[in-house]
Amino acid sequence: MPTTIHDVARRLHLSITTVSRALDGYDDVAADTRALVLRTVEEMGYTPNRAARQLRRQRSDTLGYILPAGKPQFSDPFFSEFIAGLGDEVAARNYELLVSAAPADSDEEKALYRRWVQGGKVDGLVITRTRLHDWRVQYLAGEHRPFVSMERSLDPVDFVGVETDSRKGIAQLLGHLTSQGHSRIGYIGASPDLKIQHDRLDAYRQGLASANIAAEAGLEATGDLTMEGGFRAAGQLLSQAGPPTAIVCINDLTAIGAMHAAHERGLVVGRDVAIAGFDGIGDSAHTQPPLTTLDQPVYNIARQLVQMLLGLIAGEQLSPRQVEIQPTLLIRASTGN
Amino acid sequence: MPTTIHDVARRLHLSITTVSRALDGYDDVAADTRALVLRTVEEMGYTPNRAARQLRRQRSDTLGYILPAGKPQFSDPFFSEFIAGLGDEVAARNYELLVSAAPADSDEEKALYRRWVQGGKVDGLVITRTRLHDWRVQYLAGEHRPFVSMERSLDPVDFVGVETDSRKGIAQLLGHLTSQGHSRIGYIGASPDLKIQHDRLDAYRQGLASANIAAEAGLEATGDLTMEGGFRAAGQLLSQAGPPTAIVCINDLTAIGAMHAAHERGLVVGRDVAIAGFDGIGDSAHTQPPLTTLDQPVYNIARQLVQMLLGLIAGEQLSPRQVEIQPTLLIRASTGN
DNA sequence: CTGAAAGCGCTTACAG
DNA sequence: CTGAAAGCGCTTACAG
Repeated sequence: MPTTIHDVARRLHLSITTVSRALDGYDDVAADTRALVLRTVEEMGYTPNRAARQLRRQRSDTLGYILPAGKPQFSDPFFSEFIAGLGDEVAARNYELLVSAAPADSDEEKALYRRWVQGGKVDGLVITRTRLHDWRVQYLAGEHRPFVSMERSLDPVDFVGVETDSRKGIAQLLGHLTSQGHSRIGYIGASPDLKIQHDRLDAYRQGLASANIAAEAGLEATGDLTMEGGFRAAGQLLSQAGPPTAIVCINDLTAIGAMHAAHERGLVVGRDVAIAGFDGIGDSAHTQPPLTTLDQPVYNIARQLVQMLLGLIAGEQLSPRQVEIQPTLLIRASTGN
Repeated sequence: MPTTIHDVARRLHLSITTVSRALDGYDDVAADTRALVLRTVEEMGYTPNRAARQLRRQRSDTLGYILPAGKPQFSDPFFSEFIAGLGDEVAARNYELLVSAAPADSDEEKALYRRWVQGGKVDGLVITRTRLHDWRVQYLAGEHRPFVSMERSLDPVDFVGVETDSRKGIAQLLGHLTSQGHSRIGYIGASPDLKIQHDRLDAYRQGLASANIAAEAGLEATGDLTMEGGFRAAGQLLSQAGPPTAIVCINDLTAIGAMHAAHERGLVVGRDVAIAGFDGIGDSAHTQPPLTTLDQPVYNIARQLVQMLLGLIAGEQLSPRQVEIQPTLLIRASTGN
C-alpha cells in the first residue's frame, strides 16, 4: 500500500490539512512545520495520489495527443521528434502526457477523443495532421475543451496553434530548381483531405505559374506520406513518357521513397533527377545522397504548442494566438550541387 | 461540465447504483433497465470519470513507459515501432498508455518512476534498454509493482518479459561475413552498462573465436546507438592502419551512421566494406545500399510485453515468464551480393 | 432486481 | 498558524 497523506499526518501529529497546505506551498504554514513536513514526506517517499487530487481539483494535469494512424505513419520520425518535444515541455511544466494512436477519421479516433474529454482524462489536447474539415476541431470547440493544433482546418473556429507557411518555402525551393535548369517539375502529395496537401499542392502550382511553367496533371501524383507511397508514386511519374526531371515531395518520407524508386531505375539522384522533401527529419542528412528539404523545427514547434495549450488552460490571453513558422530550405546533394 | 452518473440516474429516476451496475455488465440488472440505461448513456454522451473510478477501484487501468534519453535517442525508429505496439495492444485491452522520456539513470528518471508508482498513476511499467545493474528493476521489484522488461539485467529478480537472443543471430551474421572472405571484422557498440552491449559484444567475440579469428582491441569501437555515434566510431575504425573490411553494429542507426562515414571516405559499402546492423527498422530497407541487419519483430514484441504485463497485473500464472526471440538475418546489399 | 450508504485520497473554503 | 468537515464521482458490499 502506498503511503497516503494520512500516514504522514499521523506520524507528525498534524492534520492532513496542514500537511497538504505545507506541500502545496501555502504561505500560512509555519516555516518550521513546513520544513518538518517536507523532510518527512521525503523520508516516507510520499507522493500525492493523482486520482484523488484530480478528482478533487477537477483537472487532470494531463495533456493528450492522439497520433494519426496505426503502424505505418507512426514510424515517421516527424512524430518521434514531435512527441519528444511534447514530452519534454510537459515534463518541465509538471504535467503528464497521455499518448495514443488511432487511424485518422476512424471510429476509434472518435471513441478515444470522447473518452478522454468526457472522462476528464485530459485538460487539453494537441492536434496534428489537421484535415480540411476536421471532426476533432469541431468536437473540441463544441465541448469548449482547450486544444491547440498544428495547421488550421477550414472550420469556423478560433484556432490557437502553429501554422507552417508552406507557400514561401516551396516558392523558394521551386526557384532553386528552376535556377538549376529544371522545367519539368513533378509533385508527390497525399490525401486531398489534409491541410498540408491543400497548402503544398497549391504552393507548388503557384510556384510553377510564377516561373511561367504550365502545370501538367501528369506531373502530379499522390502518395500517403510514407516511403512506400513515395516509392509507388515516383515509380508512376518516372515511368511515363516525358518524366519529370525534378520532384517536390510533401514530406521527407515520401522523398526517401521517391529516391529509392529513382535508384531502382538506374537514375542517379542529384544528377539525373532532383528530389526534395519537407520536414527536415534527422535521417534526411544521412540518405544517399543527402536530401534537400524544407526544414521545420518540429521539436520546438511541439514545445511551443504545449506552452500555448497550458496558457489556454490557465485562461491566459494569448498573443499571438497563431504562430506562423517559416521552414528553412536546406539545399543538399539530392537536387544537384 | 461533463455529464456524471447522477445526471443519468436523475433522468431515468433510477439510483446511481443501478446505472453503474447496468454499465458494468452485472447480471442482476433487469434486461429492460440495462437497455434503457445503455441507450440513455449513449444519448447523453456519458463516460465515467476516470479519476473517480480509479480512486475507488484503486487502480488506474494505465500502463507506463519511460523512454530512455531526451531528444537524440528518442528519434530511433525502434522506439516509434515499440510505442506503436504498446499503444495498439493497450488500446485493444481498454487500458491507457502513459509515456514520458528521461535520460537513462538520471535523477529525472528516478523522480518519474517514483511519481508514477507512488502516485498510483500506473498499474504496471514496461522497461527497455535494460542496464546490467538496473535501478529501475530493483526499485519496481522492491515496491512489488508489476513490470515487464525487454532484456534482463543481472539483478537477482524474477523477470517477466522478452529477451532477444543476440548470440545465435550474430554468429550467423559472422558466418555470412567470413563466407564472403572477411577476416578483419570490426564491431561498433555502445555503453558497457547496457545489457545489449554486453550480449552483442560477447557474441561478436565468440563468433570470431569460433571462426578462428583472433580478436583485436583496435577493431572494437564505441558509439551511442545514434547515427552520429556510428559515424564517429566508424571514422576511427576506418582511418586506422589496417582498417576492418566489415563492421558489425549494435543497432541499425549506428550502422547507418557507419555507412555514411564509409561513403565520405569514398568507400563503396557492400564492395569495399561490409556493414551490418541490428533491429531491422523500416528505414534499413531504404538506405543506399539497403542494410543487412538482424531483424527483431519490435512491434510484436511490444504487444507481447503488454499482454504479459496485463497478465501479471491480473495475477495470472504466466508461462513462460521469459520469451526468447530469435532475430532474423536479412542479407542485403550492404554486405555484398 | 433495486437503492442507501460508505469510502477511495485528496484540496479547500471556513472557523477559531 | 492549525484543524474539522465537505465533497469531487465513482464502485461495491449490504439490505431488502
